[in-house]
Amino acid sequence: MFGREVTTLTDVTERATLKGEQTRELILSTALRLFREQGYGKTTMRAIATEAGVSVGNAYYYYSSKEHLMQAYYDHLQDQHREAVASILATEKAFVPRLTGVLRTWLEVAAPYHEFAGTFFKTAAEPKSPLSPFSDQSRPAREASVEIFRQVVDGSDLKLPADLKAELPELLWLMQMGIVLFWVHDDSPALRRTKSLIDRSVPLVDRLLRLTRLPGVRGVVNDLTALIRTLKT
Amino acid sequence: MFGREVTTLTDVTERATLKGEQTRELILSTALRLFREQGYGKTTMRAIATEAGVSVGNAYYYYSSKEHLMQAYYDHLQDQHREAVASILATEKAFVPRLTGVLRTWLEVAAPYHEFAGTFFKTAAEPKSPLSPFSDQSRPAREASVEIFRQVVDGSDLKLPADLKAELPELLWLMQMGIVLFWVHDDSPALRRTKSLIDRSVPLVDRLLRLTRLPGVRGVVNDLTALIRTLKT
DNA sequence: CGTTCTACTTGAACGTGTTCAAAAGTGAGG
DNA sequence: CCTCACTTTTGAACACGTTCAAGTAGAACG
Repeated sequence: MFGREVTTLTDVTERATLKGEQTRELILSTALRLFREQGYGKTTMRAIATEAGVSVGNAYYYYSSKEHLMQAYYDHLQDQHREAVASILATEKAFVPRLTGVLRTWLEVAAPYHEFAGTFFKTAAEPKSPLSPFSDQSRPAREASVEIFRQVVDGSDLKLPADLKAELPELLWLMQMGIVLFWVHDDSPALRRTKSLIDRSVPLVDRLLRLTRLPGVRGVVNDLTALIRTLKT
Repeated sequence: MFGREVTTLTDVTERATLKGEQTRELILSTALRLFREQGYGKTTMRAIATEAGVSVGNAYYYYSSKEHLMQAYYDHLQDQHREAVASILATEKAFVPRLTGVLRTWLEVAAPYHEFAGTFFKTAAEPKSPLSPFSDQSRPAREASVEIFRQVVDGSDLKLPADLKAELPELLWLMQMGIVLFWVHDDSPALRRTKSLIDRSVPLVDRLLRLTRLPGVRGVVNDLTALIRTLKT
């Protein structure tokens, strides 16, 4: 159902029984509902188990920690975003509205979870955590996310030197991380500030990218992409 | 002793008794030692209390949570950085080595704590946490940090338009946040990767700043500073 | 049908951060 | 020296994430 299979303590085999799968999803959906209703911090594992009609231990049989339940939510959100973005990618070809649309769609999809998103980022910030956006374990989710931005770039009217074009999707992903960071801290009504950030920063990015044609700018950009490539390995 | 006074549950009056101050510092120094020796996660409040020869409750009388003990450490680190950086600011006037020196000094000062810095960032990432670098409560520490970068800019040979020069210290602070984020995830020997990031990104920033003289670039920069000013309020 | 193997489920118990009512100290005023 | 109000200190108790030894259920095999 959700994008990434969350690995459990016992490394469940691929062909789990039907009943097991049902229990797994029952626990997950109950957890997500309680997270939404009362926030992550106030939702206890005991409450999730009771509400789902199972024992605490059973919840841990399927999800090795409370954080993994949140991870499952994040995967869920990613999938929703991917779906919601398809129509924009299919129709809108101009770079600025194309990127703006993708970013604002994320905002819409994630809106219901804004309140406890802080908790997610809290655990995601820890380097050792599998939830960290930079960790090995979240690589599939990260690559799926970068892939969206690759489509944004490739399907747009942008004309760019090949090396920059190759790095751009990951840079845009990084930009989105920054926006999410801003979003998490944004408590303005209707997320006005984050929306404003998106609407104003995207044209700026666009203009910056077009500037790379200037000879003086070109050198700096080359060094920048070289630096990024070095650091990635 | 340390930069910021950590507020306690009972909002201790300014003139606390001598004995009280001693207990407070005993608890803090014991905590920091144990954090260093065994990491943040493995250090229990009970262990801190026992090692300091007081009761658990007493530790909570002075520091309202385990995180606040970490906050106290962070203030300590900031002060150390400020001191360590003074000689560079006094002597080195060229922008690139001046900024590089400040950033690398931070790395040196923070090195002993690299291992449990992840935990600090974990809690710092939560928006509601007073430890968040964007929170009101950490404003004094943040401003002190930005102030260092203001000195870096003002005392250097950089020639810049006034509006950009005014925003630059905060941008450099943001840059440092990014470097710290990288550092937290960096497990290369002797922090080679983070050092490389500093040594290569600073000249890049320098070149970028000098590019602002180009007419085409100037407009983008103006919009960028305008955007930042908007978002700050 | 009985046996056995595996997937699943249970809930008591543990460790740790945190709270709090009560005890112990401290010192100024009488 | 006593009293009273204050700060400081105590440690038992609580809540919650997590673990684990023990149990149940159902399928596969003889």
